Amino acid sequence: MAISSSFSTIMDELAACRSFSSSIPQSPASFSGAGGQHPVLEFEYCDVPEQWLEDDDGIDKLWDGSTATALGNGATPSAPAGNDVYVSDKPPPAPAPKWLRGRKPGPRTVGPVLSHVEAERQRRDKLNRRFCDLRAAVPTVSKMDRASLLADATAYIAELRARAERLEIEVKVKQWGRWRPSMRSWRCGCWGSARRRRCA
Amino acid sequence: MAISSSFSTIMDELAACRSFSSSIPQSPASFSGAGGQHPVLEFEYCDVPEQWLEDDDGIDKLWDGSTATALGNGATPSAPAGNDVYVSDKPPPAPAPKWLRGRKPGPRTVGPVLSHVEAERQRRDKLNRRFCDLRAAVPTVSKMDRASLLADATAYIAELRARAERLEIEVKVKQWGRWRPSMRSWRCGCWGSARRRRCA
DNA sequence: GGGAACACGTGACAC
DNA sequence: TGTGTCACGTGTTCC
Repeated sequence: MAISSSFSTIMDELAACRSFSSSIPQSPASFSGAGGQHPVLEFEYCDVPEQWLEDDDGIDKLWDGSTATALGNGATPSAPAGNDVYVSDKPPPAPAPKWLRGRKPGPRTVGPVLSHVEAERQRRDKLNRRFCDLRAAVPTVSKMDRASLLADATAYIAELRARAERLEIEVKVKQWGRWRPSMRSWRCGCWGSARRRRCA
Repeated sequence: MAISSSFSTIMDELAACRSFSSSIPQSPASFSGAGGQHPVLEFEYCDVPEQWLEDDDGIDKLWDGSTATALGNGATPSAPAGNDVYVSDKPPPAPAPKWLRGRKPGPRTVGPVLSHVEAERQRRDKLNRRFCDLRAAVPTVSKMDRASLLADATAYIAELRARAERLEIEVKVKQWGRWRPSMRSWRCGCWGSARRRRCA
């Protein structure tokens, strides 16, 4: 995906990032923070967790497909008693794959609150895609967790701004030397020297 | 807060951002996405929601302080039946302030899952502070929601990189012209022209 | 075992 | 009204 500098259309354009992972439903990377001991798989674009890349239907495929053994526990049927899984009448669930972290989504049943659940799910997916895009845009990502990614992105922005500013000054200094061709021994690298000459 | 370009210490340094909001426990900004019709308050650093700025104790102050009327409903006492608030035996809660969005934190009771709750709360706060820092680092934030912020940050990084790359080429072209003082009519601004001359 | 991190469903709110 | 967003507590997994 080519990173565009257009601000008005970036939101739609960035969604193309998710298409990279639709071909690898198997063996996604776990989203383990701080440690990163999981094998980094051969993602084409950025080695981010699978949840960051899948679109809304991709998660369904991820959970309902070959990894369907992870389903069946929890069983939050969309309406009341959604999260009170503290009760111990749950059957022992089948061992989920190690790369699946967090609560498992319940079966997609119809209900009055399903639209809300689905909307929230899509919002989470969109946020994950945005994280994926940011992860791809920041080359200096120390750790894989979100907080570190945000911190690295902030630091990278500051570094880029400082670098661009320095280069701009450098270009301006050189261009100023060009604007006065009568000056014989103009300086390029030293900004202070050129400035003193300009002020003189 | 001055944005540092040091990558190793940025995570600790960025945490200083939260100290700006500790003096304004009243009238925080609501975190409304896409609309942003709320009055933008006079934050000293960045006009982000209060939850993005408060540290871990700040939320306690925010909820337990003068806005304590918002407490008492929900009443998730930390252990079982935490989220099954669909049951209608709740008393009508006092009207919460309009700038308090989302589920209200229950009273801080001791329990076996309290540490988990507190850890998750601190994790959310840390993430919010990172969002605040990123929001402050990106000057072109179109909307206030997180997804837009991430998209804008990604686009801004791409723009900064392109700008820095262009400037670097420009500087190199100028420096290359300087490295060959025998060339009489060297060009500064046009990269293609200088390149053709270099390849000639 | 416990800390860390994420996903999930849900309540509340804004528009 | 419906849609979008966020905070919250919780379940789950990994180290």
